[in-house]
Amino acid sequence: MGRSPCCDKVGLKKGPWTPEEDQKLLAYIEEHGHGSWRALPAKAGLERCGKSCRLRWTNYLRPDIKRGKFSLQEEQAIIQLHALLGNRWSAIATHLPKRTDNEIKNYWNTHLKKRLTKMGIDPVTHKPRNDALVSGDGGHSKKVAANLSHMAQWESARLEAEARLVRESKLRSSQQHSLQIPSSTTTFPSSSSSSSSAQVMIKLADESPITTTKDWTNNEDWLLRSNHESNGGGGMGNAELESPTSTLSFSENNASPAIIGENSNNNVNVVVPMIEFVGATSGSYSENDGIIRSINVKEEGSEDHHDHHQHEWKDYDNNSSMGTTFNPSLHELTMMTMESTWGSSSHHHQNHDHDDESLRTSGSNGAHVNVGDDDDDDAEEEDEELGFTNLLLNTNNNNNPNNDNNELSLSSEGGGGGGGGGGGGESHNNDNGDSYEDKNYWNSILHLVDSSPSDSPIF
DNA sequence: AAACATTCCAACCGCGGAGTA
DNA sequence: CTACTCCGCGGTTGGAATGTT
Repeated sequence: MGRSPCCDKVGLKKGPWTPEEDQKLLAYIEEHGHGSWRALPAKAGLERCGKSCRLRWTNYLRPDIKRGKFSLQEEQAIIQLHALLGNRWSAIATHLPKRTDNEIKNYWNTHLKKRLTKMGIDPVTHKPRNDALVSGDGGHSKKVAANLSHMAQWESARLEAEARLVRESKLRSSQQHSLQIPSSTTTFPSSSSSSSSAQVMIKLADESPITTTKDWTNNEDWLLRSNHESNGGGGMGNAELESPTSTLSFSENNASPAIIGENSNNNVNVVVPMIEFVGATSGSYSENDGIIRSINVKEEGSEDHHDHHQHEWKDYDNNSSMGTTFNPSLHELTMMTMESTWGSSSHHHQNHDHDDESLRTSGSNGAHVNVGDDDDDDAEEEDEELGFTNLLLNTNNNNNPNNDNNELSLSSEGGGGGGGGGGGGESHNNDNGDSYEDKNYWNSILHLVDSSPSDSPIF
């Protein structure tokens, strides 16, 4: 409710901090902790408001802040997390533990946003922009769009998984469910959304003319239908969307952990974000690669429901300790999407085979995405742009060090070399829905969100 | 070398949630 | 239930630094 009286009081200094002020603040906090920020300035002998002190501390003086240039891995993390979380800088910052939200925000606004825009990607929606799709530039934009279509594709994957989530929850079976990935194909005459990316899934359903061809059994078309119907009604307020929208609004603190399980083939059935209305969950994960395998759901009202907020978490990273602070809901989302996407080729209803596994665990054959520890700082400097586009598009030959045309690499012309452009751009991507590009893109996200902020080997 | 443009980022502003009396 | 404070967050700004003409 009430707003802080703020710092308009006379006598309080504003503007840049002097070294003396910094020293005072540091000394005080080191000795006493910050305590009440409001009371701090007087105690520390500073003529500043508490807010200003807090800001100075959290954004600059805090000892655990990493300053300086963002690494490629950090860039990737920001972009990918932004795609998932939108402008929730503090949430993003939790995954880049030594960076402040302010710094990330600044970096996004000054660097990454422009870069995405330049690439024809709407930095808000992380989808190819319409103008890029329709501009008459001799097909270049078309290629770009085609190559970027995976961005939209994973939005679709999210939608589908989301829809499944709700559907399953609505079934309210008291038995454990073993959910399976539907196969699907999706086309993307996607429009941009004005929503923040954190709401992309919802808004995408609201606004995007996405056509989804689904073969999931009994899949009512509720998602698309309801969303289109709700267009005039104020976005996501539609009751029919209550579950997915509210659930997947990335309420990080409230979201229950991902549901983990494993089938006999070590293959993923599905991963669905756990939501409060669903109830308790149980499961396990693979010891081998730390990948969530499947999901068990116990409905609310079953014998375990009293415990449905207290899932025991196993860290997916074998090297990490329990109870790390990575974001479950984000992880869930990522997994959900990954599996939905990867599992979308036609053979994936029941028996996923080795392909998924090999692709998921490393993405190491061919396509190359740096998401792990990478000491190659020099290359990082040189490949800043390229690395980014590689991450996004991950063209087939992106190990080629000569592929240094950012725009072109983005459009696969480096890899496709003209003729391959069209094919590489358009044909390889959406048709079967499980291209390497997508997998590696998601793999990278998974790694990012899997890594606990404190333990991350990346940063 | 000067003028101008652009980039960068620390800091500010205002809002809203949480907690509490 | 209301009113209030505190705090954190995201958006924005202003000026220094850097680049370009």
